[in-house]
Amino acid sequence: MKIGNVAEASGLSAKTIRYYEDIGLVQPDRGENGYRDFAGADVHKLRFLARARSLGFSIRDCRILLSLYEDRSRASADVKALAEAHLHRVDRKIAELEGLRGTLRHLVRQCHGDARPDCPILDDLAGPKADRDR
Amino acid sequence: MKIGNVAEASGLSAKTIRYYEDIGLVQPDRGENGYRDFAGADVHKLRFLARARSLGFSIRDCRILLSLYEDRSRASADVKALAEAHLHRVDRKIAELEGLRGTLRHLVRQCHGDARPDCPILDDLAGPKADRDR
DNA sequence: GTAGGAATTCCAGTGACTGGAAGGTCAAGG
DNA sequence: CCTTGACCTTCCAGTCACTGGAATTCCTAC
Repeated sequence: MKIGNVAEASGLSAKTIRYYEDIGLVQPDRGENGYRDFAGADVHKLRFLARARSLGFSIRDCRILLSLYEDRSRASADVKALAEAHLHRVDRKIAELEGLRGTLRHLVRQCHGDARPDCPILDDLAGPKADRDR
Repeated sequence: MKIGNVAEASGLSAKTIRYYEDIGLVQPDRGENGYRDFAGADVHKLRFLARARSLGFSIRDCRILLSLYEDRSRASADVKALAEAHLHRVDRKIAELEGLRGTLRHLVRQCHGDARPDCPILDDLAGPKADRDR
């Protein structure tokens, strides 16, 4: 199977698949013409990677997930621990962004947004101006 | 004012401040010894940048915000538009992460997480396995 | 004179791709 | 046989916003 078909089948771009080969995630054969020749197992692996990446797992995590996937004797607890750690990262990121959002919303609401030059958003960014207004 | 003090005053690292000079965000003078010599306005600018960055604005946006800040005749609408665009990006990012979180939570909950090898998380990542179980 | 702390420059690496150039391969159509 | 166009190859550079580290110089204190 050539890279274009694999791309279509996996949802990854050909560029990305070549990159994944570069970093050792897949090892397709090569045909006589030098073209990559992907086996069914490679396609399966790439679909696995696409799904894991879409869930936000890092490449490093994906590597571990793949090795756990291929290890028939792994404990599901190992997988769960990885997923939970990732879930916590996502939780923290959401909390951080929600903090930002609150501040941004507040600032946007404060700003009248017309042609006048005074702007509470810039005033906030500039910080407390102790030497003004008095 | 030397870079170490500016770092302390602005909350940015010395490395970051040098980087900001590199990309043209500040232009401190130089003393006879070659050391950077920051004016009060520079420190103010760097504090502005630190705040804007902490709100998640990109460097590109920061550049625009700074120029708006320094343009006494700007319309607050321009600032507001920038902030709103950023707010929408944050909104979208949060929504995306919440989607991820939902899926991850579900998977983590499904997984018993013990010493046994079968794992719903890996099964999900592997996708529909049409050639099994029948 | 020597030790330390702080400053300088420059180079490389991060993560996970993405874009683009320059060139090789293959099947179909004229 | 030749061209066209779609596909494949490699390699280099760029993204974003820093961060780490090496090698060197400067200033101050003891």
